Amino acid sequence: MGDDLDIVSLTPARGRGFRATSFDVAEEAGVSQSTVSRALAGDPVVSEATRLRVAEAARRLNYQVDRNAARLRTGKTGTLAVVVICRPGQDRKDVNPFTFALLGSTCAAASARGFETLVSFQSESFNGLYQEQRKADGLIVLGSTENLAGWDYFRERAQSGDHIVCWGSPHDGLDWVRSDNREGARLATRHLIEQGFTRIACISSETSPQRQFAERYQGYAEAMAQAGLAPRLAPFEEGLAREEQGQRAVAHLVSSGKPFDAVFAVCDQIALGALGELRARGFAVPAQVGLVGFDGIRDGAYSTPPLSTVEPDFQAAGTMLVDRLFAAIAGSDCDKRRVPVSLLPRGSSVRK
Amino acid sequence: MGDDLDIVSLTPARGRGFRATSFDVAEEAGVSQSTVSRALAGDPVVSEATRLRVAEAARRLNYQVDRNAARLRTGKTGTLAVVVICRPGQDRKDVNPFTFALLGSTCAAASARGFETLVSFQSESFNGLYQEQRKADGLIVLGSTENLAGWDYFRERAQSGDHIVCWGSPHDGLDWVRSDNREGARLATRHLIEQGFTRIACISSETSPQRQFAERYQGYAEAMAQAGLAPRLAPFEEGLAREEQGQRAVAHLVSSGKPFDAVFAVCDQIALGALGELRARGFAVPAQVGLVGFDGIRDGAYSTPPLSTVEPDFQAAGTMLVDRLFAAIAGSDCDKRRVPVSLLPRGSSVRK
DNA sequence: CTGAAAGCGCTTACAG
DNA sequence: CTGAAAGCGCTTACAG
Repeated sequence: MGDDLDIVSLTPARGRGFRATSFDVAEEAGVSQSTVSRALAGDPVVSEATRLRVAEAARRLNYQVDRNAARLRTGKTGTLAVVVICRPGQDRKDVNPFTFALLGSTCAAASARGFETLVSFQSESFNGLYQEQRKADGLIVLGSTENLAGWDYFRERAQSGDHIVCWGSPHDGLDWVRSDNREGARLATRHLIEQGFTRIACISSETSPQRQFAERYQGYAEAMAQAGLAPRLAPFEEGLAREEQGQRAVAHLVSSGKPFDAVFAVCDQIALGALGELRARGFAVPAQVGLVGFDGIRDGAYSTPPLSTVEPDFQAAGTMLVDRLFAAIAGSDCDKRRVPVSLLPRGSSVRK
Repeated sequence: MGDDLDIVSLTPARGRGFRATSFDVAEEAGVSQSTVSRALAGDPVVSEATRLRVAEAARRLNYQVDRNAARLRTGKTGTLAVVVICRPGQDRKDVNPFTFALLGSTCAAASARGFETLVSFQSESFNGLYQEQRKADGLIVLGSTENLAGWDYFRERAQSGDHIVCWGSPHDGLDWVRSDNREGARLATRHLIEQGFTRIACISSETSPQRQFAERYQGYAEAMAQAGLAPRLAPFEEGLAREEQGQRAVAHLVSSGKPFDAVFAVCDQIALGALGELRARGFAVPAQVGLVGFDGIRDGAYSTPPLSTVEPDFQAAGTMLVDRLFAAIAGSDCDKRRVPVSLLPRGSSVRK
């Protein structure tokens, strides 16, 4: 098996497949193996001269610590698991772009704290035994609220003592981080009022498992009341695609005969469906009807007119998920769970 | 430190923080530790009766194999690393939705083969020492072609012998998977010709580091030649945002004075910029000017009119990346590297 | 078919 | 400040 003719080999024993251990580095640096470990870990007890000698030897041998051995010894993984719950049968490209953005900022936040992220997309058979198999120190769960089986599974894991923080769970009993939905809805509604709209309907649902929809309706209703206006719920039907929910809600609004001059939709995809239906029915947006959505997904920027929306601070969202998880792991407190939001006024609501 | 009053403890020695090892399971099942290991690994040499007894004992003790110990022993990680190269300073929510979709299908493909995926987003300081630290058996790199420093870094890692397969590299010297760009461009161009367009310009670049842009221009030129039509390159300027590149390319087309009746843009974001500019200049799309993009990102579905595009089979893309990486790891061959594409005709090119 | 034993490559008390 | 030694929890020849 030996590759004795290998030109790049340092010594006959260190050919191409050679992988240095801390013992090899120790020999190369003329110190003990334990000193190598301390030196490379940055233990301040090691003298500067020794540290340099070890670092140099490690560099020469291309040495890297075997993380599996280190983890076995310390019991810490330096890794967080992130599970994205999808709908059964859903293509990965149809995952909500909001979820992808959140995944990206979550990985970035973990990385900023020196943690790796073990990511998986799960839709039917769930597996959250990361701590049990010592693959990760904790778990962040994101994704489709509709997949109740998934949320049930992870709630059970949390009850078994796993460290879990989530975004989008319909359940209590899972530690969560969410957008400041009430504030966002108030911002959107006040903005429409400032633009001169008064008969503002809100496309939402009182029965959706999505907590944020109820919170957004609440914020809308508060802002309306504060302005002395009557709130009006335009309910969407469960079980349809979001766009279709928006279309149908607008159809009902129109056929009700009761006039309206603006719509606040509790998510962007519903708003885009509503926008299509409004335009199909000949309403000028925003001249006749103003429209604001919620989530800040990219799709809205390309609609005609571009969709006004409320956007969470994605970076803060990732950071809060990770920090809350660290707090759960450490057994310490963490009071931040509401992600700040801001209004993105675009063409669908701004009347020049 | 002991939590002796713990009510749920099974025995005084197995309280809340207790974590069973294979030795505990062995004792519980009345076999040796090595038999536990074999039984749980599904080694067929173990008798069925023993296997059941061990499985039952493991269940009772809530035992899960410590993957770090297993990995240390076997030297295999069962993990693939996935690095998404971002632009420096780029917010994670602005990562190309195409890249996110690819990330999703890559993770899914790895998972379907029983592999975990260690995901990271890198933009400035790069780290690809996954194999060296025994964190993963190989690496898939995706992302922004523009970040040359990133691609340089990973090319160097590949030259050091790391197993790497990529999507989007401007370099040779990295094993790659790509869309069937020529075929996709031919489909788009033939489609425009079938719709009655003849003076079709292609927004592309001869100097872009993006290999796929050159391939797409080539497919366009072939289809034009085959129909006896003259190709026309509408070059975009480097260094601008994609949308702006599309806008300016259209502005130049118009101001050139030479008539055109359709545009094939080599990516959707350029196409969306072109669409905005066309409409701003009063061109009816598709009545006066037909338009097709490339990539199949979601944004195009919401434009007015919706953008026709060419979409790769994302699931196949993830599968090919993973299978090619496995082949590289195993040292075997793998000839599949071109992802099939299909035309998605939408409102921007279909004349009723 | 099963068991006793070695060893994967680290970190960390313990001793000096 | 450094070294010798134990041990993290597995898998896998080797022996029977």
